[in-house]
Amino acid sequence: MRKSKDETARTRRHIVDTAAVEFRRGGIAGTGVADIMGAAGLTQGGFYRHFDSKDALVQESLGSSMDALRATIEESMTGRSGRAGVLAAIDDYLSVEHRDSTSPCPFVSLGSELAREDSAVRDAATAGLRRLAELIARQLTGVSPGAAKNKALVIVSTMIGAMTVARLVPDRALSTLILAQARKSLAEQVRQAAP
Amino acid sequence: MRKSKDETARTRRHIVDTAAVEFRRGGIAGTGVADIMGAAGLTQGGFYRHFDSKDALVQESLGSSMDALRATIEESMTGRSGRAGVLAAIDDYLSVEHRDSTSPCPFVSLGSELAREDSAVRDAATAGLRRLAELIARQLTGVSPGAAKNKALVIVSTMIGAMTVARLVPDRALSTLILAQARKSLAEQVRQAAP
DNA sequence: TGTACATCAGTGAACGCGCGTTCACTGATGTAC
DNA sequence: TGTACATCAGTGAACGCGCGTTCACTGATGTAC
Repeated sequence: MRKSKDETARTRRHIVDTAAVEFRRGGIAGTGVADIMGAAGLTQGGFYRHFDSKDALVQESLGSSMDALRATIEESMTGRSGRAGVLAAIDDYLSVEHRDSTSPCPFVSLGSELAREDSAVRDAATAGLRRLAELIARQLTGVSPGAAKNKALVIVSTMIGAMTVARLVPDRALSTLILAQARKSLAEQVRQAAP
Repeated sequence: MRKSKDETARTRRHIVDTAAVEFRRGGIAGTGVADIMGAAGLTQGGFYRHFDSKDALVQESLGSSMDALRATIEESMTGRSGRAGVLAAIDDYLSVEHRDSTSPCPFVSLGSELAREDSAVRDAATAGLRRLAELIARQLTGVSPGAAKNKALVIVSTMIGAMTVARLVPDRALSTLILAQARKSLAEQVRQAAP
């Protein structure tokens, strides 16, 4: 049953992308290798032809999740220049639809678990965080790059915190209120950020 | 080896409090019943004299964690009236010491895992969140109670988000910068909140 | 109040189960000539 | 280019291990008279 090099590479990418979604859905500890391989349409025995361990997959899949998140944010921003792009990204990120989906944001779906992973995984997460902050900082026009970066870190932290809380609160009214208030507060901060 | 009613009740509380710390340290999925009983100085066999299941303990221990967090926040606020109390609570919560400790805040240490727990657990978390927000809202003087509550929800979300991110970033400089920027931004928001 | 028995907190070992990982096997792909 | 053999992606079953949970047992506490 040997497969061609192309197909092998495609299978590998498919496993990584499937794992990214499954880990975000069920958590790292809560998602088994067999679950992932099953979701990818394969059997678990073949897993170790592609990866040394579950940990190796965790690390690679985090990269995939970060790419997915960045793509989502960039999509929200396309066609809007400067601060309007940031406002659109905030509105999409802090939307009820995002809350009720399998979040593309690993900081939300895996945040507390990531803090317990080894530094290779956490470094991958940090790289993703930096890129996110840069994406936002770039559009915070009218302030110095340093000030924009600092402001972007706060905006990203607030987005992650509000979505984390909104997702664990079962009371829909409160959860939706949290999202709305965070959007409102961030919108003010984006508009007012020291010129 | 039967123990007196008093001692039994004390043992039970001890297990709950120990579990609260252990779950926050190692996560819910990552901490076993035997780990907790061992940390409490007992053997795992006795666990089911006190609790129906690990899940039942998770729920009770979350209450203990929430009490610990509230006590921490109240301690930061004591002796400071109005907004000064909120500023002190923010500074203590977003401190490097808090980041480097076993956080008393279950939203930070268990955030993404809590979103996957059953509604009994999530209701307990929500009750704790409401009490936290009220604690802060009460000290946001000069605005309507509704506006204070809304502002408090954003403040709490930002605190949780910044600490979640700061704890998973291995780069100390970036991690500390995130905390500092969040403190600065929240301080401005607390001082400026519409009068 | 004192005595005899029932209760049950805690121990230590065992249970079944699911996990990450390994392995023998299959057969299509890659490679050497 | 064609052929013969080596490689290895994927399967399905098995492995050891740690988990949540159960259980027989012990002996101090609680209770009934």
